[in-house]
Amino acid sequence: MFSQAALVSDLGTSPHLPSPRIDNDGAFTVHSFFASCPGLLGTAFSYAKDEEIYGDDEPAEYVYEVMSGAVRTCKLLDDGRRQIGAFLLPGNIFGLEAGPNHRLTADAVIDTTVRIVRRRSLETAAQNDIRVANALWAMTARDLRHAEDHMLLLGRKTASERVATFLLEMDRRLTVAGLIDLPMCRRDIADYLGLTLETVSRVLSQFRTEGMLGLSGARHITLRNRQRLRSMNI
Amino acid sequence: MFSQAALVSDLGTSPHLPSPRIDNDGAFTVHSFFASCPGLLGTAFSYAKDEEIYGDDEPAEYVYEVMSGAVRTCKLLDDGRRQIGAFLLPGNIFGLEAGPNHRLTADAVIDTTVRIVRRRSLETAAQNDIRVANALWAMTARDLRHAEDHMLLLGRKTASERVATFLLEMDRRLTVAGLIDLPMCRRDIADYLGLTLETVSRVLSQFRTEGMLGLSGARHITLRNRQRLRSMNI
DNA sequence: CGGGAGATTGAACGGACTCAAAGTCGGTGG
DNA sequence: CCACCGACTTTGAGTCCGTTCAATCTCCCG
Repeated sequence: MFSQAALVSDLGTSPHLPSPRIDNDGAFTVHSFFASCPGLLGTAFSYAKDEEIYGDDEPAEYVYEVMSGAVRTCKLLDDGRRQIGAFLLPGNIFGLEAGPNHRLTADAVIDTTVRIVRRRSLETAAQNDIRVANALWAMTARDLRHAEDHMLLLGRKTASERVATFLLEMDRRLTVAGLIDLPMCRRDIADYLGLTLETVSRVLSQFRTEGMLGLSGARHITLRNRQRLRSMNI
Repeated sequence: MFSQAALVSDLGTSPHLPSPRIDNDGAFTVHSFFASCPGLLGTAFSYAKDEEIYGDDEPAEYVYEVMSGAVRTCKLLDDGRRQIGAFLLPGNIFGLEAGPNHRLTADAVIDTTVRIVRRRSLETAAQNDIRVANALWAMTARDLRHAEDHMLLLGRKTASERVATFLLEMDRRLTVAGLIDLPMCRRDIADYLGLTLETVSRVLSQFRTEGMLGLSGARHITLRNRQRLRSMNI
C-alpha cells in the first residue's frame, strides 16, 4: 500500500521555504506545512475506522499529516490495557521520529485521509536548510510539551478534572459553531485520560446535570460554562 | 547568581564537533556533550538540596548538565499536587527548550552541581552546524520518548508495576557495584510515579518480603530478582 | 422501523488514599 | 564515641474514588 509513496519527490533545499505556522492552541498543528514545501507535497492515503497506520517499533519511513478524520497514537500492554498519547486532527502532523523506529502505534479513529511524506525527504531538506531542521525540532518540542501536560493530568488530576481538561482541549481544537463534534468513542476518551469508559460517561452526565454542557447524541457536545470548566482544569 | 554566566563564550561553529554520545539506556544522558564542544564549555554552579534551579514559565536562557547530585523537573498544581516529569542524574542534560520559556520547574533533589551553557550559544552553533541542530533535536526526542513511556505508566499501570518500572530505571541509571543509591526520598518517588509516599513504601516492603530486593537504609536498594521485576514492568 | 454498537446507569467491590502512630536512621553536638 | 534529635520511613486502620460487572437505554444506520 505504500508503493505510491515512491511518487513523493525527494527534493532537497527549497529557496523560500516558509516556517511552519503554529496555531494558537500550541497543539500539534502545523497547518499545511507539507503543502507549503514545494517538492515535498505528499501522496494521499485513506484508512478505514480502526485501521492501523503504523505499528509500534516499525521503521519510521514516513511522516503524516491528517487531511480529514482523526488519528490516535497509543501504547499497548499485552493484557489489553491501552494508553492513548494523543489525538491528531486535520492539519496535525504525526509519525515524525528522530530515531529509526516508531514508538507508538497510530490508527484511524474514524475514516481518515492522510498525506504522507518520506521521512528521508524531510531530513534531506533539513540538512540543507536550517529552517526545516528548526521546524522539525519545534514539532518534536510541541509533542513533548503536550506529553508533559498530559503526565500531570494522568498522575495527579481527578476524574472530573481530567474530563474538564479534555473538553477544553477539544473545544480549542475542534469546536465549530459552538459545537464539539467528537470523532472518538467513550473508550478512546477513557484510554486517553487514564480512566474507564464508565467513569467518563458518568462525569459527562454529571457535567450535563450541573448545566456545564449539553449533549445531543453522545458525540455532540456544547460547552455552556467554560469558566467553570477552566476552574476545574487548574 | 547567573552573573558568572556572562563568562560563557558565545563561539559558533566548531569544525570537529562530535555527536553527543547516547548511552544505552536511552535516558537523557549525553555524557560530557558540553565538555566535548570546544568553546561551549560551561560555568559550574552549585545548588543546595531543594533549591530551585529555574521556575515554570521563566525565560529559558540556559541549558544545564548535571555534574554531581540529582535534579527533578516538576509541574505543580496550586493546591500542592505535584507531578515529577523526570529525574536528571550526572551526565544528563536538562532545561533545553525549543520555545522561549521553561515549562516545568527544576530543583535540586540533593546538593547538586551543574554546568551551564547559554542557550543562545547552542542555537548559534546549531545555525552553523547541522550536527548540533541534529543533536538538539535528538535530545528533545529522547525526552519525548521518556514522556511517552511515562504516560503509559501513569495512565495504566498498577502501583506494583510502577514501582517495578522505577526500580529497573534506577538500576539502569545509577547502580554501582550492584547497589542502587537513591538520591530521592519516598515523596519524590511517589510524585514521579503518580502515587502516595505510603503506597511506594508499602510496595517496596512487599518486594523485600518477597525476596525481590534488599533494603539497607531506605535509600540503598539491591535488586535480587531483576527477571521478576521485568515481568512486572511489562 | 428494527437491529446493534455504543452509551448510560446502578450496585458492589477493591486498590490506593487518608489519617494516624510508631519506628528507623543519619547527622549533630556533647 | 555515643546519645539525642528530627526528618524520613514504615505500618496500621478505615475510607473513598474509580473500577468492575451487569442491566438497560439510546440513537445511528441500514
